[in-house]
Amino acid sequence: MSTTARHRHATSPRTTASRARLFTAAMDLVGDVGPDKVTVDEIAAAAGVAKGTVYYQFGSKNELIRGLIDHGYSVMRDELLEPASAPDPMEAIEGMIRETLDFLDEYGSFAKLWHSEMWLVESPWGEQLRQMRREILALICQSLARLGASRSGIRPEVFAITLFGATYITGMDAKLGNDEIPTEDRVAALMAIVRGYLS
Amino acid sequence: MSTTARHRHATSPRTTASRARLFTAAMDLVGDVGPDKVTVDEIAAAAGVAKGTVYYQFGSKNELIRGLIDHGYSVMRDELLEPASAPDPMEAIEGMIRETLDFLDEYGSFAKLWHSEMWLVESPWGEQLRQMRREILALICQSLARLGASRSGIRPEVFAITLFGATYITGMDAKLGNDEIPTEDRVAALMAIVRGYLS
Amino acid sequence: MSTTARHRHATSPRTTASRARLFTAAMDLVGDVGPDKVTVDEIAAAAGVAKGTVYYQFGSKNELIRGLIDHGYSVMRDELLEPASAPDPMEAIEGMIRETLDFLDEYGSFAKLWHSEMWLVESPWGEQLRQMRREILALICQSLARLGASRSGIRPEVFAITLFGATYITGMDAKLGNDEIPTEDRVAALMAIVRGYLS
Amino acid sequence: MSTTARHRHATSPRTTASRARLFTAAMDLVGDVGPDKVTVDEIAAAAGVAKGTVYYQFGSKNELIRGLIDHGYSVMRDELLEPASAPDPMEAIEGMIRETLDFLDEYGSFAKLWHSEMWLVESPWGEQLRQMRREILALICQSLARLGASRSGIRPEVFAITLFGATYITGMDAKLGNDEIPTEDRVAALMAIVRGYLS
DNA sequence: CATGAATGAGCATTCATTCAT
DNA sequence: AATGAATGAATGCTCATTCAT
Repeated sequence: MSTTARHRHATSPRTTASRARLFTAAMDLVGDVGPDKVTVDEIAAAAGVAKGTVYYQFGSKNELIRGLIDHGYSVMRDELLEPASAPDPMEAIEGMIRETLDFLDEYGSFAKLWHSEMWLVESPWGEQLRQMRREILALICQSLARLGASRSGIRPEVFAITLFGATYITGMDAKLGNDEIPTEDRVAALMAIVRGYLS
Repeated sequence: MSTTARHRHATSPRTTASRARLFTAAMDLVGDVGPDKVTVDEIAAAAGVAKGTVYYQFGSKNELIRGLIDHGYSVMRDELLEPASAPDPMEAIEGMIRETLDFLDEYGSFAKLWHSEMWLVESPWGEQLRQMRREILALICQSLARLGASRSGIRPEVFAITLFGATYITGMDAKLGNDEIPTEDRVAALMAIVRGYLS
Repeated sequence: MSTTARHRHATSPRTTASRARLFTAAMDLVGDVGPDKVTVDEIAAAAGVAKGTVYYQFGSKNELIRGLIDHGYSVMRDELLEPASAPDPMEAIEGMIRETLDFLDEYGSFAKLWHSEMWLVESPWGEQLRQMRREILALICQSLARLGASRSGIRPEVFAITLFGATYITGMDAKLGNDEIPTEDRVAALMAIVRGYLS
Repeated sequence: MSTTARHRHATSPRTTASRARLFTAAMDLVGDVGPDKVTVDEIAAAAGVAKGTVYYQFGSKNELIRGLIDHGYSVMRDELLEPASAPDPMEAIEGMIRETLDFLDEYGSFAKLWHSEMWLVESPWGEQLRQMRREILALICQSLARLGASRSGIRPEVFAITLFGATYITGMDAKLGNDEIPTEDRVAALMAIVRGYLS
């Protein structure tokens, strides 16, 4: 309950071991079976805690999942922001693409959740996820703008969507077992489409 | 309604009116709230039939949804196959992109379902959906091959994924209310990335 | 609907092929899974007729089963009545025992139904089955009375129950796969208990 | 209700009050209407617990009934084992007969269930019930063997079935309202048939 | 902090019955 | 005489949530 300054993490004293275990377990399970088909029982069992602990720590299943989303998004934004500030705009774009592929590799469960629930009009997290999408697109847009105008007259707002989609699906594809495609090849294909945009 | 001799039914005997009504209702509802959150009661009510009719016609909720997937995929493949056979390979690609955007506009619910459940390891339709993905990628690959080799050395198999993702996300974006972007702009952005691939 | 005299069977003109097929199918299925777990669908399918035919012929599932019971009981009574009229009382008893074992061999499904539902206070056929039991016990009592009084003072009404139970369970046992016990051995054991009664 | 230190629970931790209440309620209802016609709602209501408690405690309706069977059988076997160890073999048999009649008086619901489901090839408890029958027959066989050989050459395995059936049906008969027959008369009739076996 | 027995609203599914043909 | 599509009440089961400890 104290509000004294904390140096490292914004996390509250509530970040107990149980909380962390539940987070990890929930992320894995949601990624495998989806948010509706996981049960609180399964999450608690996978985390090795009692079911009541989920409610003590998160209040509800939906809030637990909201926590997953918040955390995933904060990681993603942080990872994108760093390369975005590179002096060379082309390097910035490439850095963002690489970071996105890395992120999807590690946070695939978050990504699945994002792209499933974002389209649903009645999802408990729909609005939050659509807002996240807008912010990410805006960030991409800014980086594209630094490249200068497309010679073909394609608007950055439009191409941002295209680039985002290409990167997202390319990154998720790696999770379907297509390991034989090296990351470098994926990056090369994505950089090629950026050149296509500029040409 | 006439009772004059009929030599054949206009549709298969199983394709009764109830069946068709359920199909439409289910597609809409699944697109809005996802397969897990729709109830059979809601589907039946929306179709204007009794709940038992769902089970008489489809056997289970999962089988009804499987029917939706089968039907959606068969439409999509048919729509892609037509432009794919255009003599000019660049026109073929552009035709396929246009058809995909059109298809996503009309069958968005199918697409949401596809890209939600495809990644789940435990989905009742997961394997079916992943197989569909493989077939679509193969079709794109063939069309890319007709364009000749990429000057940058990008493999068609890799770029097929990228192009597919870009087109899918670009098409779905239109369903989030971004109507101010004309379809022509979206096509232009997608064709640009194809040129990037070739360059 | 005609009421003209019929020479052979008491069966009405309603005894169509469908009716007979349903009877046989229902008897077998009820014997295997019990009256509550068989469905009208299964019975109709096993009989090779449509479900509606069951209702056309019998009016309801319960009435179909009532028909099974009526028929089974009428056969059983007829088969018991014949040996019961033998001049020698001991031969009469032995004949009844043999006929009962034969009957149980062929009409085991009827017997299972009888001894399951007879004890249930809410069975649709409970009262009918309990009445059948009373009649059978009365018949056994009469035959026992012809043997003269038990030297041990056991009342025929009491022993009738015992003898009936012994014969019933002994006969049903043969249906559990204990074929290695010859029928003669079973008859011998049952006749022994009759001697025990008299001694 | 005291919170003083308790060194052990009087019952296993799983044997909560709810569990016991459900057991009793289920036994009564199953005996009256049979396992298929009782609903979980009725059982829960009769036990004064919520429906979910049935599933929390037993997992399914079938498992609840399996619990009933296990418990009933364990009581029956214990009650039979005691008299079976009497030094005099004839007293042992008579004691077993008396105990069986007592048991059937109190556990009639269990007995009805046993003898309904035992014969069904598709019962969820069929194999368990048939195994119980084998064990009981083996126990009777052992006691018969101690009497010495039957002078009429009847095998103990065959007579065990006969004796078991006679006792079972005689005991159940009392539950049909034939209270005018004293238990002593029933025992006398059953002991008479044992003498018939020996003679 | 944490637990787990208990809850009950909600849901998928079954199945006897009806009825238009 | 027979059919089978359609029905909807009934039922077994799930699972997020509560709460006493």
